[in-house]
Amino acid sequence: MKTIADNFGEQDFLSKIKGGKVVAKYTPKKPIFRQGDPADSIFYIEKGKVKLGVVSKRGKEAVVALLGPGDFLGEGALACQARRMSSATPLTECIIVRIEKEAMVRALRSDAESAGVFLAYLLIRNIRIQEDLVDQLFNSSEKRLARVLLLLANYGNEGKPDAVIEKISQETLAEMIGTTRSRVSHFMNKFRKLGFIKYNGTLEVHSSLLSVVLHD
Amino acid sequence: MKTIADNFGEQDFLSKIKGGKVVAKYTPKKPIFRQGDPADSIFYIEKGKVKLGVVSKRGKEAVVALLGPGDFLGEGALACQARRMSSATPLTECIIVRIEKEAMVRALRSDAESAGVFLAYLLIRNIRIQEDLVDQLFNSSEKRLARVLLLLANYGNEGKPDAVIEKISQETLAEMIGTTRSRVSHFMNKFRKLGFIKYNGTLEVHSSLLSVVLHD
DNA sequence: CATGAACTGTTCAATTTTGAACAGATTTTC
DNA sequence: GAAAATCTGTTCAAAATTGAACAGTTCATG
Repeated sequence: MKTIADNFGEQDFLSKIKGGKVVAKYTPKKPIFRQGDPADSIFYIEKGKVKLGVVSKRGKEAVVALLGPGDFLGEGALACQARRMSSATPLTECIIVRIEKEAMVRALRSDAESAGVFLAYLLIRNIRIQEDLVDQLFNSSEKRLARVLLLLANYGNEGKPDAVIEKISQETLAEMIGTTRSRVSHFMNKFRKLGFIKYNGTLEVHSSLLSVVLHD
Repeated sequence: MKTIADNFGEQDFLSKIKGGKVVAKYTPKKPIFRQGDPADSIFYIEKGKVKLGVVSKRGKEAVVALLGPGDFLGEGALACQARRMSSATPLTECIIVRIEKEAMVRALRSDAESAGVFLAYLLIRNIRIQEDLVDQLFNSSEKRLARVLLLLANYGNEGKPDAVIEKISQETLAEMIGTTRSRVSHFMNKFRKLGFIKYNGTLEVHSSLLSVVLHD
């Protein structure tokens, strides 16, 4: 099965962009950009994890995505969006490339290879968001939590069954699946009692957690 | 605010694709493709409305998107997806262009303009799905229903406040917002009693319905 | 190592949501 | 236009979810 990415190759996408590029380090909790900021650039994550969150009018918060190396942030700027629609906050120490919108547009226009790589990225991102939506439409909060844990476990872990996850608060998990913290606490303990996960500082997700997602 | 689409122009995207293209008429309820079918082509809607639905293991159904003129279907084929992840079903009589995957890839590779138009489309589609996800994470089913009705009303209606919608069953609405039909029926009547909508065959959405979505 | 801050486990009443049912209305189809 | 199929309004008990509270734990940092 050939994909766009295969056709174009994915080497040094960034090197094709000349000018308007800055690499920088970001520390946890200090926002890369905030909902409402002017959107004049896009970002590429070289290293680290970033939380994409949205705040509602009444102060409730939702996590839209967790992004990592190879992901872009703030692509909305390339479409008609003048302002950021979400806040991007590092969860770990990050190395991130900031690309001026103009430079990005120039690169996409002039270089078919870059355009292809970016297009492939968008397609995959699309699929991922759509899966999140379907999950939200179909499943109970218990299953949604199980799914998120499994996804986090396999995050950059290439299909290995079990995995250790860096600390992530129940509050954040609750925001990711659209429920309350007490609910998350409840299910986490249930999963633990059943031996699907372990945690006391680090969180270990066992592949047996799959049974929660899979079974009727 | 310049967008990619502005930079590239949007005229006759399709004419750039040579070969592997078939225009056809589709009738309501007869699927354009089904979840699980091999994904070897993508579609472009010239006219009509299409429902994108997903069926869960236990037969529950969810509507992922309603698409119309100018939208693409089955773009996942361009990424690594070998099979359709959803079913596409016309809600009205449709005119749709079927494009072989290979032809599409060729066009995107060789013609920067086409690539740009498609890229702009994907960005906007991305934003829309993300908004759906946020809506689902934040809002109660009452608000979600109100939002969907307003979106349907402005569908191709360019911001006009009030609008008439072709018939759409409560069942479908329920699938779109992830709830039960009895819930939808309940809210529809509530909205009607409050004068936000009217219906007896055709459905008329008044802009005052906005108050449901906006107010705390 | 003491203190405040942030996170977790747990409880519980109030509320929302589900799912199934049934009768009446409407639409389709033969 | 009669019969079948689909859609709507409504009800209701059972189940899931919320939101707020409070005590116990861990953390970090001065």
